Amino acid sequence: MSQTLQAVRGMNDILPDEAEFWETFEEIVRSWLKSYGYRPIRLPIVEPTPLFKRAIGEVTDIVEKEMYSFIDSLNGEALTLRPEGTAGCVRAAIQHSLVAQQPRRLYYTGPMFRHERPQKGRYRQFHQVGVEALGFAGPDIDAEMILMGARLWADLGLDGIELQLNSLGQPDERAQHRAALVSYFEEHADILDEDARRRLYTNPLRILDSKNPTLQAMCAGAPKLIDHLGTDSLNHFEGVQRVLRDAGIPFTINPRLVRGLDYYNLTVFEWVTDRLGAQGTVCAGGRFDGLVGQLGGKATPACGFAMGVERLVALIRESGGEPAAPAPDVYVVHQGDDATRLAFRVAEGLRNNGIDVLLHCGGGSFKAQMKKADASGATFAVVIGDDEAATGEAQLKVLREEGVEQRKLKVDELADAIIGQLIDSDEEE
RNA sequence: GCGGCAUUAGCUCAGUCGGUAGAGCACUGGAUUGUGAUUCCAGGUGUCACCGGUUCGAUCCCGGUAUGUCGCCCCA
Repeated sequence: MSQTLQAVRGMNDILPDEAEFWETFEEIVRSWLKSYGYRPIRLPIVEPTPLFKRAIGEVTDIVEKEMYSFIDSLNGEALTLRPEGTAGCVRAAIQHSLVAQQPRRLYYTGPMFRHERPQKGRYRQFHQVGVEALGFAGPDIDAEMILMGARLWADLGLDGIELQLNSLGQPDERAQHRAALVSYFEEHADILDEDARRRLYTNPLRILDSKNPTLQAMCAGAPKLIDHLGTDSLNHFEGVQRVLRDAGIPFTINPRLVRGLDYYNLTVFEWVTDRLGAQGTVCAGGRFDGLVGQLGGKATPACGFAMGVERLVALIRESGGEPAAPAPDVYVVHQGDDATRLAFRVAEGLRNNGIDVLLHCGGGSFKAQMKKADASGATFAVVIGDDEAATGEAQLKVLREEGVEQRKLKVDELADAIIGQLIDSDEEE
């Protein structure tokens, strides 16, 4: 295998079996979104680099080392393959004044790009379904988004996906807590390990996740963010939880849940499974009230979440979901010039009646063609040879039942006969 | 980006204590003239991931690269 002919590392071809599985997934997702009043928006895959730097945060891993950024050699613009969807969605909302008159519920799907080391459930080109509600201030929209998740897992036949919830408060509250946390860790600098020292000023919250037992004991006494939340933040958080309790959605409050992107505030949540190894988050999101203003729009509250398509599809597979291989209704077998001409007419005529037809192409003996007909999974074979072509007839053969004689029919009668039998067999099931 | 493990026919894998390789499935053709599935027969299955080193000789040993995978980091 020539190395120059390989897909870029971490960017996958989705082959037909897999792609069909994705399409059924996407159909379920679209009808689910529609049932909550979300409308599609299609956004560019490439955006100006500064958009992501401003939205995601200069010091995040994504911006510092994971973005596919380049200079457009034709005009010198700094461009980036989108590493996430929210920034572009907000940019579009501002550019087109989408929230000037009214709030909006929007969704988008498509590829995102992050230069990380590939692993199961983590790819350099991966796909998300992103859902954003712009212009809603209260905890009701947060709660509705979480309820949406629960419904989708049910629609997809998934269970065992657990909800984790936290509140990040407002930026000033978060900053206070962070300062308290850093000074707490500085007091215990003697027991910090190398990893913790590195994170102390870059990502002190992550020290709380340390697997080092001596650190864990120390972390138990660390300042808690929830103690730095003001009344408004606490009320908002409680408002979300009340709806979840009313709806009977179990959740765990995880004080260590911080999202990787700077723009989040107040409610953040993740849906997590333990069946996918290290990449267990299948859906995550939260509130980002500051982002629209930060990107130059009029201050607009907002909330959103994103799902990882690869991860969800893998989880459905893991749960035993298998795609039903789609089969045509009819496979048309033909041999001889006149027969081929009639076969085209027959195939198109059947399709006019809504029947799925695979017309044999590529010649070969009747035997070889019948093998293909069988392998296609078709319910019927329609066989046309010179004899049939001469009389305007075709043989209709039932492929998947024993003891049914094939019948010779006028080509005009084929569609009715096939539809009639398809309906009969549907009723038997 | 760091560490462990892996890479043999289209697919799933076996194997050679270093002498250039097999199985099953799949595929193709045949078992009387124009008919599939089961059965029988026949047949290609391959730079043993790539590049280099050691050796008379490497698919096997060593090094590097690529890709995958598991974990870390991080995240959907």
